[in-house]
Amino acid sequence: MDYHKLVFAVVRRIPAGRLTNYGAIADFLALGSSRMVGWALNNCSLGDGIPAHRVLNRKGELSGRLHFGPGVMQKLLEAEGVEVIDDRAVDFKARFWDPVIELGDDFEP
DNA sequence: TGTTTGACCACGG
DNA sequence: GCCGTGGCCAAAC
Repeated sequence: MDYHKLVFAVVRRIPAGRLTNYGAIADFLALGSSRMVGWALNNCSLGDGIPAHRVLNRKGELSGRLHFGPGVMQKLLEAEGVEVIDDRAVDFKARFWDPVIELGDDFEP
C-alpha cells in the first residue's frame, strides 16, 4: 500500500467543517515526516473526492490554496461553515480533527 | 551520485 | 503571538 493512498484515505474521513494538519496525519500513519503528507497531496486531483482543503498547516493556514486555484480552497471551506480570514481558519483549535483520537486503531483504507 | 526543493513541524528566543 | 534554526523523507535535476 503506497503511503499516499493512506493519506487520501485519512483525508476522506475528515468530516465536513472539521480541519486537521499535516503533522497529525504524518504521525497517525507513522510517515516520519509531515512533508510526505504534503507530497502525497500534491499528487491528488480534485476529481478523486479528496477533501484536501480540510488539511491545513499547523497554524491553520491554507498553505496549499495555490494548488487548488486561487480562492477555491477558501470557498470550499466557507461552504462548509469554516470562516477563513487572512488565509487562516478561525477557531482552528476548536475545529481540529485528530485522526489518532477520532480513528485510533480502527482505521481501514 | 550529490544537491536542492517542498501543500511541514518542533523548539528556543 | 512572530521569527530563525534544524530535522524530516521523497522527487527532481
